[in-house]
Formats: sequence, structure tokens, C-alpha cells
Amino acid sequence: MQNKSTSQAALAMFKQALSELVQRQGPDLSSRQMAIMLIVYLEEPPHTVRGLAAQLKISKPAVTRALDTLGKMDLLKRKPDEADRRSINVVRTVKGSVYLSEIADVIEQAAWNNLGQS
Amino acid sequence: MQNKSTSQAALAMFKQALSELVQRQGPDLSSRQMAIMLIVYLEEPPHTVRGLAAQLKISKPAVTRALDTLGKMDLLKRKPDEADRRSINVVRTVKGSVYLSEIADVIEQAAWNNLGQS
DNA sequence: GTGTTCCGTTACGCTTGCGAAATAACCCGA
DNA sequence: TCGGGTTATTTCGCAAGCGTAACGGAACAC
Repeated sequence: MQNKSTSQAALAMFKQALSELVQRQGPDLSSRQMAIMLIVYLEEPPHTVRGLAAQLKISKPAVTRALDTLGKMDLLKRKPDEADRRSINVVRTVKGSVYLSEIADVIEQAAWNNLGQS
Repeated sequence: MQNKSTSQAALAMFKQALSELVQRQGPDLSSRQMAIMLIVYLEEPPHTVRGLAAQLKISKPAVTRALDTLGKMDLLKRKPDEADRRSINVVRTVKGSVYLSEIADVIEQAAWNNLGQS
């Protein structure tokens, strides 16, 4: 069963993560771009344009554009699928891993504080 | 001390929340707009344009625009400050509370699943 | 009362992202 | 091999958001 305090803690974490995301002036990612990042880095490969579009319920061109932007930032990479050359696989980069781990640190810090375990 | 599994769980929650945010077709909020929502609803009043801009390190016009959009959606409201009539206070609405509690449910559900406590 | 400072908004030109439709490359079955 | 289905991308016109700078109104010092 879920109670109010865990609910508050969950939103507080979300707030902290989102605030961090907004405050970063350099890689300023939109919600869609960030969602794609998290899916690619947290869920099992392979990740295709079609799959990402379906999962997030957005259009394929929207995914293509997000990949362009994220690719330009070197946060992830397109890798042609050798088996089916119509498809591309979206794969991780070192820079992207570092980026996400920084975000994770901030969220975790917030969670820690919210639990009163300083 | 923080370990890898809690870090993963934190990012998974963030992913779930962000996916939910992206999938909503109606009120499609940007990161900035959502961050403002969460600050207004989770932190103690009063909330001013200048304060929000400083906290999120964005320009005041950006906050004004976000308030316009969020106000049009009835997710929050401007309330003139009687004491200092140059300032405005950003206050909560019923619709905004409902909206955020829905998001909270999704995050919490994800956290539950990640902890293996289905 | 007057000049100054502070707060939020508006005006401006610009960049980015959007969906729908068209396009290009590819797979596969008949 | 050829034609229909699939995958990702490009093109198009358009809407929303951005930061800088200018503005109007309110507070405040003197």
C-alpha cells in the first residue's frame, strides 16, 4: 500500500531531478530528449526509432530530430543494424553515461535528504 | 552511503515520470514548466517570478511565459501581492493538485515495481 | 516631490521543435 | 524481378519558447 509520505518523496525526487536538468545551461535537454536518453540507458537494447516513438507515443520524425540533437551532443549514437539495414540501433556513449550518472547523483542526494538520512 | 542499486532505482523513477509526462497529449509541459509546477506545489509559499527565475537559473521573461501557459491550462494562478503591488504570488489550483497527484501515482507505481514489491 | 531602484511584462528577432506528407533505402514474398 | 510493405529521414509551413532590451508601474530614500 502507498501512503502520502512516499508520494511526497517521489515528487520531491522528480522536482530535484527536473530542477537540475533545467539549471544546466550547457546540454539543455527537453523532456522528450531526456526521456529517450533514460530509455536507451536503462532498458535493454536494441532501441530503434520506431520502438522509441511507440513507447513515448510521439511521431517518428520527432525521434529522428531528438537523435540528431543528442547525437550532436555525443550523448548517444546511431549504429546501423547490419541484419536489417532499414533499421538503426541507438546505442550508448561514454559521455552519455557520465551525464546520466551525474543526474542520478543529484536525485539520490535529494532522496537522501528527504528521508532525513543526512 | 549510496550504492548502485539505489542509483538505478532513482533513474528508473525519473524515467517513468518523464515518460508519463511525454506521453500525455493534452497538457504537454516542457521541463521548465514542470519544474515550476513542482516548486510551487512542493515548496512553501510565497513564490514570485523573480524567485522562480533565480532558483531555476532562467530569465524572468521565461518564467512569465511559463506562467502564461500554465495559467491558461489552469494548473496554477497569479495572485497580486497586496503588500507590495510590484510583486505577484504564484498560487496553486485544484486542477494543478490533481494533475500532480496523477504524476505522483505513476512514479510511485514505478518505484514499487522496481523494488520488487508488486 | 523627485530621482532611483525594484518587479513583472512586453517587444523584438531568432532558434528549435512540431506533425503531416513526401521521399529514399531496404526487405521479402510471389 | 518486381511490387507492396516497412524503416528512417527529409521537407514544408507553422507554433512555441528563448534572451536581450526596453517599458510601465510601484516602492523607497532623501
